[in-house]
Amino acid sequence: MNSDGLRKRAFSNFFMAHGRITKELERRMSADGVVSLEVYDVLLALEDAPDQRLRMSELADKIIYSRSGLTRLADRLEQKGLIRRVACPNDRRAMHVEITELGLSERLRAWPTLERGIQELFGERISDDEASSIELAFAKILDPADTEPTA
Amino acid sequence: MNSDGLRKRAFSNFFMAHGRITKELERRMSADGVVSLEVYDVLLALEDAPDQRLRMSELADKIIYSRSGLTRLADRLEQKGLIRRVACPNDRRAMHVEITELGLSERLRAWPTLERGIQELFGERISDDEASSIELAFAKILDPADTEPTA
DNA sequence: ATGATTTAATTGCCTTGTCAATCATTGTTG
DNA sequence: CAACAATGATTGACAAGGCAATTAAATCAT
Repeated sequence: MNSDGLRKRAFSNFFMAHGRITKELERRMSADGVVSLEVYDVLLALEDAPDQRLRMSELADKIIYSRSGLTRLADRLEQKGLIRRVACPNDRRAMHVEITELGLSERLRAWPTLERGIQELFGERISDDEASSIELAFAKILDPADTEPTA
Repeated sequence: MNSDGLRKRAFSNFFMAHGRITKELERRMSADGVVSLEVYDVLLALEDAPDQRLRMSELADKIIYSRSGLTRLADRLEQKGLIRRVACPNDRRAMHVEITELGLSERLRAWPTLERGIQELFGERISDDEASSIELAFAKILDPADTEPTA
């Protein structure tokens, strides 16, 4: 089957492009003195969440981090004043993480760099049709999230 | 402009999909007791290189690693017998990295897991047309590699 | 040829992320 | 309600990668 080779080439390009783009976006964001891509993701996840807050475990899942990794990341972000941990009233084991005013403004301040980067490295190099295909195809890839139908 | 929003959604899906797929592929490869994705990339890069060897710096560029990072990675892979460092005859500063017999066989042994993963997590969820679009679009994204036309 | 500059790789030190173990709290069940 | 398992988050120990400094060799200029 030939379409199998096609898919492998597509996959390979997809992966390589991710590596290159990530590296360059990080470089630009660092050069512009704004938060890193990873921190941006955290802040945006919180901003988009209901009440602008999430539990540690919810946030970890959303950004694909281990629980312990997020504990450390949250430590750093809290120290920088970008987020705040607040005790969860109904479950005294859990912690809510909220975005602070500073977090909101830093997220916003990083956006122009990121937007320009996305545009230059990705958006302006593809056609409208390709953008549509990519949006839909990767939405399907993400959708069911049935990574292992073990049963 | 609406196609701008389209591109941002496309980009977002593309990035999220990469994260999910990478995580799951790593999980599967580890579970099957084969080399990690990153090691796979190194071995494949060497296998595809002329004479199955590359300089350290060439390899670092190819897999998007820092020089020092690659030194460490090469240390580990050499210790496991997957690669071999050999002095470069014309330039006594440089090192060639070669893939060993064991490296070749381990790369090959990892392929079925990776192939199945690519198929299940990516290939079988998209249409032929989408695969074509993705292949071509990301090829264009990769192509000029003019990440910063600083002049 | 000899000294200055550049290039290739490595090393020291630091940051970051993960796994396994732990602590605290909640839910479950006899 | 008392023991026990399950859940949420954190901590310790460790592996891995990056930056800046270092070593060694090649290249260039005089």
